[in-house]
Amino acid sequence: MTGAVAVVVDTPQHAGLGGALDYLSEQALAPGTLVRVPLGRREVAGIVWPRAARPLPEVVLRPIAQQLDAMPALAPQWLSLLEFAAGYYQRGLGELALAVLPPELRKLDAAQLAQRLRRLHKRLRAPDDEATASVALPTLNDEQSAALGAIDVAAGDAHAPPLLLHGVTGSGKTEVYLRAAARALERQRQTLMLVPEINLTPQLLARVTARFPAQRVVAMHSALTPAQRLQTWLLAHLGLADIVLGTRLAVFASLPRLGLVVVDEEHDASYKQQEGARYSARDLAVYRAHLERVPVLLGSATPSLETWHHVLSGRYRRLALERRIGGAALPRVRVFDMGRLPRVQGPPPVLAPPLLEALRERLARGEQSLVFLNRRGYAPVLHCADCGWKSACAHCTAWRVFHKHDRTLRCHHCGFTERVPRACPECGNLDIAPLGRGTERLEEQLGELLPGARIARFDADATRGKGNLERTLAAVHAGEIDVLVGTQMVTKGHDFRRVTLVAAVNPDAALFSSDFRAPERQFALLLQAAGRAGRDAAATTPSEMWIQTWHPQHALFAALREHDYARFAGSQLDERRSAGLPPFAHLALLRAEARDAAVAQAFLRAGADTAAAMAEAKGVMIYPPVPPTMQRVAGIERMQMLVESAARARLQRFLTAWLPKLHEVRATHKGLARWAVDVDPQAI
DNA sequence: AGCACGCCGACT
DNA sequence: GTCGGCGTGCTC
Repeated sequence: MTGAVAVVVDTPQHAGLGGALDYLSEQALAPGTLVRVPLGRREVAGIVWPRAARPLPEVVLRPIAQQLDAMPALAPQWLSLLEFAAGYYQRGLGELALAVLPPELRKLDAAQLAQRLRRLHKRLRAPDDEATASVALPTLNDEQSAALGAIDVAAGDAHAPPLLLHGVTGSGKTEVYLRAAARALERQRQTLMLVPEINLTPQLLARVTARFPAQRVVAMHSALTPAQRLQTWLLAHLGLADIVLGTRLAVFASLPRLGLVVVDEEHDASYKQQEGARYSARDLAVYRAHLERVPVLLGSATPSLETWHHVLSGRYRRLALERRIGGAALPRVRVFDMGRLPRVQGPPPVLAPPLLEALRERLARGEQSLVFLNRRGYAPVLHCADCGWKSACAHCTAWRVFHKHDRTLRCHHCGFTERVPRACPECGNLDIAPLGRGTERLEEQLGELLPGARIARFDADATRGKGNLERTLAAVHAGEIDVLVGTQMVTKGHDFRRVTLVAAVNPDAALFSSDFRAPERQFALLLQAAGRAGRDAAATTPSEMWIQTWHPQHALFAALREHDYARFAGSQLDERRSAGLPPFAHLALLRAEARDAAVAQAFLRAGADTAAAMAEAKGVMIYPPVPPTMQRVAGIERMQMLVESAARARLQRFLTAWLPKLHEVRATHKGLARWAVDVDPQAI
């Protein structure tokens, strides 16, 4: 007896084959079974999907080529998660479902998979059961105990709200994650722990592994080799991994025994995928936990405004950790008004004299300082004072950054690199000068201002190359560095015990950025930077965070001075409410790219025209096409169009109805390079 | 997206 | 005479 089964394969949605395809199978195949099916002239990987009530197509069905049943089928909840994600982010189901599997798995046939599984089981060492007793647990303070108690309650309540673990840096959030994971383990369940970047994974991985020597802990991130990625994925899918620690992609890991979801630094922008299917791993983690009826724990010192809004409205529950472990004090924040400096000819000094004095004091006492400037390179732009020439990139709407150490002008967007010209390319003037300051120049200037100080730089340039990052960190920890200059890279995760002063020398740009999330991000960054100071409770001198600003009255700094997240978030939410921005409005962007900006614009206009005739467009506002901040990258012009609605469901309904029409519109616009819908965009 | 077929220019 | 340019069209 032969019947039809639905199979999703990696066909882009514009191929006119929306949803699953139908194939013949001799046996009934369970949804979630991995198969290989003929598609045109090739054979591709597919996933058996629950059969929706829809008529069979008017073509002769072809039989399934192979079923990869050496491993268990993907769970119904996994299929539901993918179906939700594809629908919400407006991507093809097959495209997304196959894209989140390890690429290696898609290539294997049934025999190869069976062989891989045999080898995996053979190589598998049993976790060390003897080690369990030897792990000494730190004592929890009352805040941590209360948080853990709330997580326990949530684990027993299928309708428990998502939990925000709101704790200042150093308040022991990680310990709460570990205890919660231990509780999940007692219930024989797996823990999914998401982290923003691979950069952070080794440290946290080491800590988790040390805590659970008897359990299998695996890391999932994009730096794994294809073979490692497959192995890790299989361990999770077979239920053999107890804890999966990973970056945003790991939200799609197959976890048959999932019992707890943790999202560390939930406010971090890197949870939002910025190409292909533009999903938010944080939001999907919350949805997944809801689907599987397990607790979800969002951790942050500076929650996203979306999360905070949910806390205020009662949809999420806040668990507060307000004290630092060991009673270390939060650094005192000193906001220095640059306007108080005496007016002199030329540019203002790099460091205000009182800040320079504070740095010298730390130096004299043998303490470390961290100087934060979120701009790498020597200077953001090179400038000719005679004719006004600036080092623009030929392919992007951006300046090429001057890198002094190798005398290059580099575009940080497309990578276009040239030697620094000796004279102005426009007028031949020999006197072309760097404008502004990056970390490279700051390091040089600090060297002049602090003779004898041992200064190191920590940014994407200085840490490139194997071992450089580890070497710099080791030198800092060994006390061989007095002043560390760095970009936001220094603010993330690293525990510098001997730093007692952190200085942000130019934090003003974010105050007037066109990006509506810039203040929120800057506040998080500065608070996180402040958190690098004074982690050693035994230190005798109080630690300080210095802010050099021309706008000392700004609400961002006022809140920072008090370490008052709630006040800052409140003022930001008020602004968002009156501006009609998230979380009070729901947004999507239609993006278009073409060599010729007019082509991209015409496509967007035509898209808006079709929408105007649609009933579903009621309650949805479509704004005129505009160029994004980065108008041109690598020679391709970009345009975008904002779609907004007060109701998320309404926006969703509209997008779902609009997309097929956009595919039709696209066919009549030759020369369009790419287009995509970005739901819940990070920036507009 | 692949991967075909298909119909016109410079090479072994 | 063929190798190969990428334009159009199809895949359960």
